[in-house]
Amino acid sequence: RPVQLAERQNPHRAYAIRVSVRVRMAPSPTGMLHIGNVRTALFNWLYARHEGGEFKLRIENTDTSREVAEAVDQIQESLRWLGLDWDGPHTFQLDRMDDCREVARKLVAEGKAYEDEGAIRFKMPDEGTTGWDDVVRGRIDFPNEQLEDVVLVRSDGRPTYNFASPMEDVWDGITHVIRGDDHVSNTPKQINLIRAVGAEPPIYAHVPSVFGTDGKKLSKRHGAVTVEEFRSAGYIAPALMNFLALLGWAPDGETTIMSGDELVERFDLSRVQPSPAAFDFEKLDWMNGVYLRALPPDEYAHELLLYLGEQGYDWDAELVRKAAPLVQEKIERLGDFPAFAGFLFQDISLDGQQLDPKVLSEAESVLRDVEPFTADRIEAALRELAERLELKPRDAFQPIRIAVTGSKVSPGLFESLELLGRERALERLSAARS
RNA sequence: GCCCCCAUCGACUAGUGGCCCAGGUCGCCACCCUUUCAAGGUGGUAGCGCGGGUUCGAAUCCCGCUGGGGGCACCA
Repeated sequence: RPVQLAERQNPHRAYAIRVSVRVRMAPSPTGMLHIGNVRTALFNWLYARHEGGEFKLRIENTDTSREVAEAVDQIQESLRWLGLDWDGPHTFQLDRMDDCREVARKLVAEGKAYEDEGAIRFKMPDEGTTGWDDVVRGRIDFPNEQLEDVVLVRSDGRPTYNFASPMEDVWDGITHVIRGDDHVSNTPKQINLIRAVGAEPPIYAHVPSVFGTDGKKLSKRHGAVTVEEFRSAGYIAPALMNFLALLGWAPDGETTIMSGDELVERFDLSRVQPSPAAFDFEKLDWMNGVYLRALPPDEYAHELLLYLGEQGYDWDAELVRKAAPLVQEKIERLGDFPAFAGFLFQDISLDGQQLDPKVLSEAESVLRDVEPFTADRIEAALRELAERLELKPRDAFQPIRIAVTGSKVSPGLFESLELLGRERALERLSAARS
């Protein structure tokens, strides 16, 4: 075997091969993935991929009463969309309940645990300290007297999270537990449990939580919080991944835009910030715009079409494709497309806006004769019109824009007119005068 | 209340004793470009929470304070 060969040749090299990294993400199936948990999952994934290790998905469904039917599928769908692929099949904590109970019985037999009103409790040491070197926080020590005897198995026979989770980490050969910092105070208990079964605790890395810009834990009132919400708002996966990676981590002081490959290449767990990070929606918007603009035009159109389909729009695909280049430079989220370019696909409303009728009627007669009805010809004709009326371009074009698009803000006027077509353009100009 | 942790511009961060009267990015402001809005270009705004030490020298090390967070379940 290669490992044995390497071992003989170079003991250090063999060591490096043997301790290949294995991490896990362990969500409970209680609903959609919260963006904070996704960020934790991303750090796990980046670390695993950077180290050439494995990233496992374990569903912690011990508490069946809180389980949401769709959640397991939704979690996987969210991870897949973001590009966080896991290794091997996902596992369920519930499948190991018998193993847990057996360990509990053994611990009782060894005098390391005891029965208490039908439940089984683990006997924590009551002197000294339990500590570990946290990859992101450094040394943490807890006085053992603070550690209560945790319940291993409830009186109804169901193992608890604080028992099942560390046991599974041992059984799965998890080398690094990268999780939210709300687990910091569980860690000494889990370390003692793991040692009690004769295993070596993994390396721990507790990543800070994600706040809203107001310094409070990120929640609904800040805006989107689940991956699905970000997706349906029109953020694209690479942008969200890039943004999330930079939430509590930075490779240096300069770099901001990084592809998935680059993130994997540069990710360093020990550089993760120990303090909480605020989620800046405006920066995400900017970054999403950067990614959207960088897409090749055909890919952009493809993404847009895909997005509109998911959102239930049945707009003409050919027209969407033609409209795509007009908006690519202008919108930051695909979700802005319907409001920005919807005038091409549906009727507009002018809400009784008063527009200069002279400009409109002149434009109408000019556009009637433009041949062919293309952006450059339209532009030439309208510029000539503006000059003839002695109007500044913006003063001449703005009423036309509003009449035709229903908005003061739109894609380029001439291209918009071309896509709209002569007939509909004339209709709208005429309608705006009455 | 008890235990654990955290602290650089409004936000994300770089910075690990001299390269920092603190750098990058978002935001914000101004100007340029311009058919609107964006994009792009140029410039600008703004920060080491406070108080003590240590040191020739501290954003960087130590102590205290203040502020913030997490945990203290037969939830995960």
